[in-house]
Amino acid sequence: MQINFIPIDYDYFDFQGRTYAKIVGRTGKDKQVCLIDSCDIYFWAILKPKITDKKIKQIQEKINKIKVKQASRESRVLKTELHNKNFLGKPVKAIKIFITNHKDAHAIADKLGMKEIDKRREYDLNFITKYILERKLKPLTWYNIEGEVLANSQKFNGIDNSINTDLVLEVDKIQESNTKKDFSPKILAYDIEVDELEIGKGEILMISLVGENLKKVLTWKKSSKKSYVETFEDEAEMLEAFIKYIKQYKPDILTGYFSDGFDLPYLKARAEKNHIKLNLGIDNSQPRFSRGKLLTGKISGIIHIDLLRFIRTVYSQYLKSETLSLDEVALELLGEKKEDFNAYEAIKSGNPNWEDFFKYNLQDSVLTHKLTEKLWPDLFEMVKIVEEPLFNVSRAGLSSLVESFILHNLEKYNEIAEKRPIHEEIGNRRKKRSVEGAFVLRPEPGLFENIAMFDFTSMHTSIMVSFNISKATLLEKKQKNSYESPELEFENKKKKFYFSKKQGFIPLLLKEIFDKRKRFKQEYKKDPNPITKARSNVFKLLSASVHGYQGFFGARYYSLEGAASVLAFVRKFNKEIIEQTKKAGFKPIYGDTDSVAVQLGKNTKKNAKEFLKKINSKLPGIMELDLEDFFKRGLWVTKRTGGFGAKKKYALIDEKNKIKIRGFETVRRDWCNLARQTQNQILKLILTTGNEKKALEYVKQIVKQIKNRKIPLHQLIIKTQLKKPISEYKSINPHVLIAKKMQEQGLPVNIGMLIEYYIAELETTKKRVLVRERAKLPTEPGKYDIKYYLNNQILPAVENIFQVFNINLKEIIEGKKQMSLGDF
DNA sequence: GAGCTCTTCTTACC
DNA sequence: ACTGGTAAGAAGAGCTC
Repeated sequence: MQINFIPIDYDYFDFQGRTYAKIVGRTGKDKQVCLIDSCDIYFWAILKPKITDKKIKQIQEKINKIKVKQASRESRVLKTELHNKNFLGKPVKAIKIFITNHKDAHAIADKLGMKEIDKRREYDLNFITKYILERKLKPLTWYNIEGEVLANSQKFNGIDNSINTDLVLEVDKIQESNTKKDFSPKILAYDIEVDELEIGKGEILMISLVGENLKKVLTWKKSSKKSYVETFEDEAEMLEAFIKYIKQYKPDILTGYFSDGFDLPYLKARAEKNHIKLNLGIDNSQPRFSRGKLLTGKISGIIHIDLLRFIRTVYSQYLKSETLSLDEVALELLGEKKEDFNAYEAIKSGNPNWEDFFKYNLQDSVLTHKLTEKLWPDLFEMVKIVEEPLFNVSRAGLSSLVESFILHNLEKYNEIAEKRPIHEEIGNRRKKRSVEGAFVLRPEPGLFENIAMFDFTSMHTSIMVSFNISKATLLEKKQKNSYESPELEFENKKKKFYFSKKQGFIPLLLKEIFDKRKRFKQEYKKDPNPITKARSNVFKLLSASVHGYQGFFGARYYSLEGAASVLAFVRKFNKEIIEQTKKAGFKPIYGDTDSVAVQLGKNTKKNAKEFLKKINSKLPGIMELDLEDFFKRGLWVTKRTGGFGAKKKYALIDEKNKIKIRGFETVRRDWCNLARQTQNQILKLILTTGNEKKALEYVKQIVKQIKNRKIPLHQLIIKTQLKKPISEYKSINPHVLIAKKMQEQGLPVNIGMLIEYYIAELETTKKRVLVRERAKLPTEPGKYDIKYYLNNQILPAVENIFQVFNINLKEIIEGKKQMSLGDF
């Protein structure tokens, strides 16, 4: 039988001691299909140089006899082959060792103690990755599959009887299809509401399910007039209905928001309590949880996506939201709000408004469903580009995305994959002192006009490509005709590193990323749509992560020497460009890592563009300096401590009057809204008018309002994130004390939560009172502390802005002096 | 307990 | 533990006198 097929979920199983892949996907006619397939399972023994053919034969014979007894199976070597391969860019002879069971690769590799064997590799790749590489059955790509239908077959212990797909097929032939068909997955979103947040401790009150033609709230608490609410006898019945609906709907994707850490484990726990099998899997298996630092829930045959995890690693950098709560993210990306309903209060009251509660529960799934659809192009493109299954990609960190991209592209270079560092190696790497980073030019404080901002295109990546920097191209010592890093400090010594001029495979891959980043950015500009945007973003992300990957202790292709060299080049080129701008008659104001802001001075915009052209004709390799934009005005301020310019803080206004604020309190979520909004307003007034007059009036107004207690409390709330368990804090800052207080009051306190408080006046005779002693929960009654908000929020936020105009705001606020230098 | 420096902590930038 | 380094700035900890 031949079918059209798109792989979605990958899994594997053991049968008679061998490993088989089980791939669930869809046909062109939208049937759900499960493929059973096998692939060669092997790893590599890389030989030392100059081993005779005779010796190699002997070694192969020895290896051929290796057997390993594990718990319930015996694993053995099937055969061996000798190949010419590359390892870290160098040609090697390597023995390809075929084995019966993937799980025993490590155990067999451990038996290869022969002194002629230099290294053993690829026994640590996971089976799914190997399978995709071996059979070239890439996720979310259309194929023509030929195979034998398994129907009531005795094969694989009658596996087809236990798998609930329309078809189970044992694969014969795989061929990539050249039809460019679209694929829209069936997405089902879910969300639960409970009466006790600790996993499994309370009961599940209701579950909402939202798909394309499905909107349900399942509950056992109360009947409802709403058509989408279905009421059951008890929690157990509700859970069974939940399972039934999922099985009926047959989603490709089951999606939740924080569902890895909450909804799915809770459902599992409650199902156990009620003696129900949560058999959501396509083979009736229950969700499996793996424990990393984060709990991860996998359902066989259905991709379980915890959208929060994808948003956190991949998408959060494009968001303005201050938290990644469903509420905020949905508002930003969809323009839709959650239902205005306090679930926690509702539960605590014991007598909630159930109709509102149902509506709220449904809305959460509606939003999760919409968000998943909205981010589908991003998920899809990422999967296509790194060639790992959706389940993994949706949870992967930046380093593993980069690494997957590398691993799936090694074949072009005939490369054997480097091993993953083991525990001890990770420890050693982490102990190393970090390498010196980028250069930041200290700005001259002031308000400047006619500014141009230049920046390098993907600077770190372009340096790695241009100077062939990678683990594999690093030379042990200086060689004729090699790339040489600038002098740098490494392990407390002055050093230079050298890199071969023979193109390495990693720099070549990075060039591919760099080129595509540029190409897809152009494509997006020409034709802005979700697909081109997603593609552009994936390469932007990969490009921005490769340097960090190289310096990451968990990386297979880790090279601290490489990372140090890249950064030395980054410093060198930024400083050089700053010098060049001076020579060309610009006045550099500020620069950070890959950028420099200059005053045009006597130069015109045309001169600026010519300057770029000239620079680019001289920059090495693929390095490129770009014009970020021209700005009408820009403001830099002094540090609060020390009378010189503050780095990483500036505000610019472009020619379309669009304001860009970096680093200022305005963009920091741990300042109260009043301070942030006041500062924002002042920056806006100064940048648009070019002087401080209106801004000063504005600030005086605000000060007056504070003094007259006219400011509503919500403007004064300070939010600080709790980053670790309360007991681990050495320093009890206000937010830690408030968190403690909340815990004592029985309020939910979780790591990662934003703790909210305000500073109130305290009746005391003590002269010195700590801030934390005055901190109160927003629900606690109290009078806000006028002095605190003036001196610790408003003043620090605006003081150094006015200092640029020689105005001493402190004196004005305190009313000691109405006139200052600026008034003359 | 005032005044100081150092450390801890959070959140930004690139 | 899950990309890296640089930086600002608040508030507490801990010291001296």
